[in-house]
Amino acid sequence: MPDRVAAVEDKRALIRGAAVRAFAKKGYHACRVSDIAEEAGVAYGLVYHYFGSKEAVLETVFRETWQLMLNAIQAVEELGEPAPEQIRKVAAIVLRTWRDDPDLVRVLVREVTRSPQLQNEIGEIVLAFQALERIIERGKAEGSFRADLDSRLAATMVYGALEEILTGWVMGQLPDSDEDVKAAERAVAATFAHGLGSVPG
Amino acid sequence: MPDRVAAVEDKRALIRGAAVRAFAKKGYHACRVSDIAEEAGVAYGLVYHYFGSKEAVLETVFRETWQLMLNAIQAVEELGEPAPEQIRKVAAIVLRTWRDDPDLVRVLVREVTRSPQLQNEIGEIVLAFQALERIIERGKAEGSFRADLDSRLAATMVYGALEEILTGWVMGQLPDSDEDVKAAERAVAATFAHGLGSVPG
Amino acid sequence: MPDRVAAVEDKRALIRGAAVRAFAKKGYHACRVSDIAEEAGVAYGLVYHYFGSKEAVLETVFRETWQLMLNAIQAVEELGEPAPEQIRKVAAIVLRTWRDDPDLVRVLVREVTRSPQLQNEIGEIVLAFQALERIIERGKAEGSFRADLDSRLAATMVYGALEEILTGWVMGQLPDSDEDVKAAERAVAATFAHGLGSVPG
Amino acid sequence: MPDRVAAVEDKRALIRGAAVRAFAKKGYHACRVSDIAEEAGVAYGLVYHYFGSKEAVLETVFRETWQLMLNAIQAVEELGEPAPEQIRKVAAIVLRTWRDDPDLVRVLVREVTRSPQLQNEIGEIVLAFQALERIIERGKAEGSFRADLDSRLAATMVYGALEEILTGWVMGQLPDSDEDVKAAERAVAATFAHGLGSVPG
DNA sequence: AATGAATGAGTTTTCATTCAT
DNA sequence: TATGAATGAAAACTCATTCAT
Repeated sequence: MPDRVAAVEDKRALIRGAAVRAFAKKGYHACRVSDIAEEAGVAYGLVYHYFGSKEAVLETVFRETWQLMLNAIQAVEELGEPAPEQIRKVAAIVLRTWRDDPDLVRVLVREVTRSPQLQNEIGEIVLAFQALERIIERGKAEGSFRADLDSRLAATMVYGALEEILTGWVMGQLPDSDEDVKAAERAVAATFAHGLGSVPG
Repeated sequence: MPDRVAAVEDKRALIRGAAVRAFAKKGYHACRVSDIAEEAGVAYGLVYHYFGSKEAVLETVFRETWQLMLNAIQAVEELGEPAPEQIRKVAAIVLRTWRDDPDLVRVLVREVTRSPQLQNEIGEIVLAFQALERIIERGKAEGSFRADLDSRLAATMVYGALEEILTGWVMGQLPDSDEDVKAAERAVAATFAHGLGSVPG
Repeated sequence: MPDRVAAVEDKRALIRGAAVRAFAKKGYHACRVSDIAEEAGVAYGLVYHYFGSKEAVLETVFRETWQLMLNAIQAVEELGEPAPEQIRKVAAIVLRTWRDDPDLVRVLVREVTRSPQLQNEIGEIVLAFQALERIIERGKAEGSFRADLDSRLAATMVYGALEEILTGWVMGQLPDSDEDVKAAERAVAATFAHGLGSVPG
Repeated sequence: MPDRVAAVEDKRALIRGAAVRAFAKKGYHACRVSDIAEEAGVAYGLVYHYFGSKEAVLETVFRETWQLMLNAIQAVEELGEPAPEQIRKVAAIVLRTWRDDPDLVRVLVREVTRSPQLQNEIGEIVLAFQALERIIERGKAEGSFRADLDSRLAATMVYGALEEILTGWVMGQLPDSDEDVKAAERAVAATFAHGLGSVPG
């Protein structure tokens, strides 16, 4: 029986993974259900068997992976380090995910952030944003960041900077070697440590 | 004769404007060509007469908007002011577009992801990016920005921050009164003036 | 499983046959995909499922018919009979197709002109032509045909004569009773046996 | 005034010539009215001004040029030479037209012969066929051709052979130098002189 | 669980033709 | 004469989804 369940999960995961690759390749809208099935090497009826609809596949991809990202960010928060260091670690998590699974990042970045439906239906994305906001808020409290800073706006800028770097990698417009990934991490950390900092130049 | 040409351009612009409103209202995907035509008050055949396809309408909107953006940014470049001030002015141009034409920004923000290649295909976007890069490069030369800064990466962060702020407004997650727009402009200017700055804290 | 495959082939053949009837009735141009589907008693989506496009249906009809023709002609070649007799048999094959499937011939004759490239794209037609050329070539070798004959040109004349007779039948300008078909076969055989012959008058 | 009429005729002829080239390039069906206009360098409204419809353009092309062919064939008849010689001269006329205006031949051969509407509407095409038939009939009377020959069928074969040679040239499958054209003429003449001849082998 | 044949609503797209200028 | 903007009927085509096997 457990084998049975495991087998089922395997096939589900197989299709989910194929969907990530297919969405990454052509974009969600341009991607037909049959493209997902073909990528997975199964008949497209099976996609419906496991996920019910094309949109549900995307939502599942998002929900199941964004949660991991969220957990990582919250773990950073709990260490209680200075805000700039926390920003650096968040940048590291987000950017290094690229190394681990570029296709996944491509989908998360491109499709999910801008989908009105997903935005509303899924609380997780808001939670990640709020975590970032809390970090900045605490930075202001501890004196690392300017007191007059609008935390929401600052979180938006940090998120945007990270997303655009990922996009640059996805689109092949930025170099993305291991060294480049680390350099990007340092650049983000430095820019916002000073850019949001309380005692600038 | 000039009247004739002008009339043609008017009608083209009429349809393009209608398309922006229609796309903003329902999204590109859910928007039928007949919706555009109806919004413009013309037969849908005319949309094909002027643009050739539904996708070409969207591409035109992107291309022509970015051309304006590009012109504005290049005008800023030519003033020869200090790099941080140039960044501030670019931010102002980009962000104030939201005030001037929210529907347009809504479409630009929501539909960038439509075609992964779209962004590369539209040379104007690339050129605008390069202008930003040049500004940062000049900032390094004049000593405003750190000499060890990766200009491409820095331009990416600035661009990302601006885009994400626009996204926040589009998605209704950031306040967007006139005052908020100005505050955002100042925040971006300050963050990157210091964040990229050569004599940080 | 073989049943499954066979069933699929049956359905495909069903639609192809319906297409031949529909094209013969109204002509390719005036024939809508839904006419084909209606003739076959299926939804028109199924035409796309099996053939991809309306034009592909026509191309398939051409290709598969010429494949049969080609096989028959090659079978004639392999008997190793004298060239004039081979010509006679080829004429019989081609002309009797009119009796066997007038709709098919009607479509082949009327729609050859549809796409100028069509004929070159369908390799089977080229191969059939080459078989005819080989027969004539062999006729020269065995002394049945004039040694100074241009085989390509001769094959062209034979092919043209056959096609024009079919056209005459299709257009209703030549009588086409069983007896007429046999007479035509004899006329072609005699004309080219003597016309290409090595010891004329 | 004569200038006025001449100018009108010039423009008409310009469009007709452009239509021939356009039809030759893409085939009648695939050819849009705007393609004709573009080829002529005029607005497509003008095509309607002079011809009324797309089909009327084709019919005009046919009528005005086929008449020339017909006159030439009838002139051959009137010389009263032996039938085989008349066949040779008809072949010469038809085939040499290729040299003079390949595009025109391409259109006549490909489009007109097989168009059911044109076939019915235009008597000239039948007249040419009948002239060929009369020549063969006379050949039987004078003893050049077999008495048991079906003249209609024989005319069909001759016509088909000529048409297919033209098609071969049009499609680039037969060499078409001046020398090849003459060789083809001789081949047709010889083949049918002997092939239809009264004292074969 | 797995397949892919079958459906058809809903689009996009074509293009001959009209007609105001 | 000449233009090409404007029309819209008519058709091709897409593809998510259902369901019998």
